[in-house]
Amino acid sequence: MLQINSKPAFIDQVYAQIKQAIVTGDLRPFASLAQEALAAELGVSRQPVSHALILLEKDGLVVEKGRKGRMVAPLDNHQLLSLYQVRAVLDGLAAGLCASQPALGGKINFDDLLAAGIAATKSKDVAQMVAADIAFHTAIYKHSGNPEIFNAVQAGWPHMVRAMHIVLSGAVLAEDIWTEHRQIAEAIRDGDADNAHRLATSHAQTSGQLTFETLLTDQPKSA
Amino acid sequence: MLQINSKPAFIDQVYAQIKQAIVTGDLRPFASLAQEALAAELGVSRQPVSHALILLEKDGLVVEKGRKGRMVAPLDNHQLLSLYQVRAVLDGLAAGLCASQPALGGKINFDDLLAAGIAATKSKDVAQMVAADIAFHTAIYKHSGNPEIFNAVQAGWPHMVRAMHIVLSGAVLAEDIWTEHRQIAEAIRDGDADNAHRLATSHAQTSGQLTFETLLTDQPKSA
DNA sequence: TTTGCGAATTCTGAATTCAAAAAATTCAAC
DNA sequence: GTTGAATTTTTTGAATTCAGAATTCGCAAA
Repeated sequence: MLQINSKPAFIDQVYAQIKQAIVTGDLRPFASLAQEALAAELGVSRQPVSHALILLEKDGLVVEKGRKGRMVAPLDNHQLLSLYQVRAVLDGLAAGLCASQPALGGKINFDDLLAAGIAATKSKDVAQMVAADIAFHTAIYKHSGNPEIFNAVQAGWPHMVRAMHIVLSGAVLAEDIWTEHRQIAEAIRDGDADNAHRLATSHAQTSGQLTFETLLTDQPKSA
Repeated sequence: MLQINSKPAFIDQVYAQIKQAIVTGDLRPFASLAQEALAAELGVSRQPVSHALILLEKDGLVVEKGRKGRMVAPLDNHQLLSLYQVRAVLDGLAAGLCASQPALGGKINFDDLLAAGIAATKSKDVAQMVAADIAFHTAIYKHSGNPEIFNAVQAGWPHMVRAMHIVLSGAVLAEDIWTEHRQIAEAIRDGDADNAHRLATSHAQTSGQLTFETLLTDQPKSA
């Protein structure tokens, strides 16, 4: 904790702010991202905004807008489906690793994570529900012993979180999610790598399917 | 082909140049990356260099250097091992998808890819060998029908390519690689998804192991 | 000779300025 | 009234300038 850095670093702050706004839906798809306007809004110059937008473009959250300027990337059902397919194999790998290495997987405090998830579901606070879901899955990635799993899923997460905000808003059967989470947690706790692998993979697949279908009905065409 | 863009875009050029230099080993690990020096070298101002370095930092190819400035990221054996473990599941997924969808996997011209690989191996030109390997695997990713697989591996590829340049330099049994590639290609051609999956996964695992061990002996400590 | 304080240099991030290109608006001609 | 061209406006990428912070160099003292 000996960190006297005191580095606010505008670029990072601006990046985080815009990313947050996009992911939560505050900035809607196709919303224009003029550098000057954003800079004024955030009280900085265009320079850090420009840097942040390039970073966000790399993330795929921001795309070129026609000939000039950029905009918030639209949500793409099929991209989400692909993303969840990728996540399925990575979640399976991570859960399997956690289960087969008790020294790692055993460190996860599933009781708290599950309790938080149930509480969030009951509260019907979307942001809280999303946060609990992220916390659960992140814990598994982080305790898999393979840091690159986290990096690999991290690239796609914001897109999925974006979708979650929408899916979970539309009164869905969110309880089922935490039933599946509990089963995964138990498999890891029991050191049952095969089951942990299968359940985690399956969970991602069904989540992807659910997301795809919900978005399909919620947003018939574009938005 | 109707693209009158004519947009060189300094940022992209600078980014590509530096990335290339790092990946091929022209810029060695721990090499200092002073903005002014790079800008002078490339004949541009510090602005696009600064942008490019931030992008490269996101890629993990560039890291903060102590308190001030940045440097080329060191090669990390254990990171490589983790990366190949991640790649193994993604390669397995991609190969399986190619095999199970003849309309996609059938489009790959494996004859040319394999021939190029054999030729490159015989030529003993490292750059050519690396290029052939990239071309082979990229073809599978691209024809899997899931664009996010490519994106997910893409994040880690530069690190692995960096390692390849070193591993393939030290007169290795590079023929074996193309034997394995041929087997994967045949499984995909035969529409044998299970075998394609298993062979691709196995290939990545053995490649990772080989890389890990070669680097371990080649570079005892740091560099 | 080594250690410690301080000035000078260096280097980065941020702000500002500059130039080019695209979009929008206006005005004229049909 | 509509279409088309030209000018104005907007906006971005790149260059330059500015300010703050860290490292280095130098000098003096122990």
